Amino acid sequence: MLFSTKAEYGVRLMVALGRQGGDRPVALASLADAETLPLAYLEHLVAKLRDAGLVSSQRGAHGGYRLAKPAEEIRRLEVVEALEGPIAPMDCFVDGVDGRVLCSHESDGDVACSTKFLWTRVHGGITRALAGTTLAELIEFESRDRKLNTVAAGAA
Amino acid sequence: MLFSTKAEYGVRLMVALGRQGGDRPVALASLADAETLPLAYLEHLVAKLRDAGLVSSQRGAHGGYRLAKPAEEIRRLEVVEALEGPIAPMDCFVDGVDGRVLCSHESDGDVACSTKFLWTRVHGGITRALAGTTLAELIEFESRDRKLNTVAAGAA
DNA sequence: GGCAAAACCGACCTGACCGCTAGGATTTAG
DNA sequence: CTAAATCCTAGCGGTCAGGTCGGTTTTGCC
Repeated sequence: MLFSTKAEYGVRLMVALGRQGGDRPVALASLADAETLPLAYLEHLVAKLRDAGLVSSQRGAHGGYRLAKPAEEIRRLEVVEALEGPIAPMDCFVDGVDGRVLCSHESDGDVACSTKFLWTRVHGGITRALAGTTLAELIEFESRDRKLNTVAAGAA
Repeated sequence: MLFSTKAEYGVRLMVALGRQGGDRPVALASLADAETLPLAYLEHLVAKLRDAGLVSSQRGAHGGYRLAKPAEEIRRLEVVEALEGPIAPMDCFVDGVDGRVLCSHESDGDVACSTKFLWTRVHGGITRALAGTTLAELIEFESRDRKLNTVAAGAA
């Protein structure tokens, strides 16, 4: 698998947040319930989303989370990267500075190894697909899919 | 990281094979040496490539491996999939049949969950980039890159 | 025939990470 | 004060990556 469930859970969490999102924060337990995902696990994920500035939290009773930005401005790439770390098709792609072997081709100077070069295509394909989708689209898609337009686009 | 070093090593192995590839087989030790990769580990990888029909082997003294098909007909996607298994961005994407939660959205019938739907874009981006590159291109790229045309295209 | 070079095969080992749970500490509305 | 919530840290079982090792088999060559 390319992505773990972290990314999946996280995106679903964000979508659920966006759907339920009024002005007051939504308790994580409510989201976990709606998505039938383990609450304790979501706590870890949402912490990363918070650190990445994608959601804001309010502690204490009647606290919870809300989107830190309007859904239109949240790209899926941000969500995935916040949870999975930087998207790099290969190890040598991201750092390649330490002493390890990794790309033997690199050893002779500045030359980028051919495989590495080609990974950039893959990288581009992924990030393009991921960056080209906003959370708002996902929310809308899902609302349409479920045929309940209770909190649809017209609300705001 | 999206892909492990298996894919990387494997591709490099194939490229090296294509470069050294005359009519007689190349010993794995020679490839391991050229790429400074651990021989014992490559043995496992090349076994998968063999099972996938990408390389053919000759046992015994002066044995070794050679490409099973001309480099022009080997797509990078094949190499990667042979080593990493089928490319699926998510778990639920590939099987999603067993009893686990995975896509809670799926539980209510036939509806594909929105996130899953979007993963297909990612999947498309990856496979397109991967399938659109042949081994021959990689070999040529690398030969040009190294500026040593000793065993270049004109040899055969 | 026998030696050495190779492919083959399977077991194992270490470390990391994933998915998840547990239990508590801290903040805050009512 | 208390209950509801976020927050934090620690752990645990499983899987897999990356790699090593030792041995078996095939085969060219002298």
